[in-house]
Amino acid sequence: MTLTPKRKSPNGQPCCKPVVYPDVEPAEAERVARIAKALGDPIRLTLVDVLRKHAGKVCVCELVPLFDVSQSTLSHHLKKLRDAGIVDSERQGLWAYYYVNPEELKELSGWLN
Amino acid sequence: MTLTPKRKSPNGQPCCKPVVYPDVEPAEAERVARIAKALGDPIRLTLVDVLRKHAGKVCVCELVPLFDVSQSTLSHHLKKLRDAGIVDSERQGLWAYYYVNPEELKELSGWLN
DNA sequence: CAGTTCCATTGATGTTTGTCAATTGATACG
DNA sequence: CGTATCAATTGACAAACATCAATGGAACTG
Repeated sequence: MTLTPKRKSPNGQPCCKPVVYPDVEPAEAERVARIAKALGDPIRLTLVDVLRKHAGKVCVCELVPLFDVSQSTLSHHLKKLRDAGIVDSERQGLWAYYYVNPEELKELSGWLN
Repeated sequence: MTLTPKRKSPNGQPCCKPVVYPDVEPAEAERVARIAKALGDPIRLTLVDVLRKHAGKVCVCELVPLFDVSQSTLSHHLKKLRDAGIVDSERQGLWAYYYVNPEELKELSGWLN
């Protein structure tokens, strides 16, 4: 998408050179912002960090004591990460195991680079 | 920082192998989450995208018409990006020019990679 | 000086968020 | 069965957020 700026100026002088802005696709902006937003909380960011560095799936009962919040709050954060597609989970009997889905993080780092 | 998980289990069986989690530093998590949060809105993400791709400083009067929100709303978003350290601004007479501070984005991409 | 332009700030409003305590649903154990 | 455990959900609440219209302040213009 390209957007041509509408310049205004008090005396007719342009405030900058006329430019066509190579804008990010709105749909991509939406996707990347959604991922960034999900990472925009220290607890969720740390969760993703732990899951990323731990190759494999991690039980929720291991994650809860790492933080100073209630179990329901942590479950809420995990849901946000799931909704954003950043993590996935798997039920095994009584336990739930979480792991990172690298694709979504790639979308963010792809935009950054 | 390293945190040792406290495992619980109904029958004494561990739900996973005992692991020491190499956790991100809380202060770093806070910083990175702050940056991600500031990018977690489509308008702000697009703003940063425009500023990044346009090498140089861009006048606010060029940015406002790119979006479907009021001038005061855009000013509010620019302030959030400034507060997060992602962009800086410069006043020149009547106009204000914004540009990206690459350091903060590096903090995020550094964590991602 | 009076009017105009740009941009930041203020105040108001409805929405979203982070948090907890309590509950529920599912599974396992004795 | 009945009880215990894990994790998700619900309901409640204060704080933060996105938005706009209106105002303010600074700097040009004539």
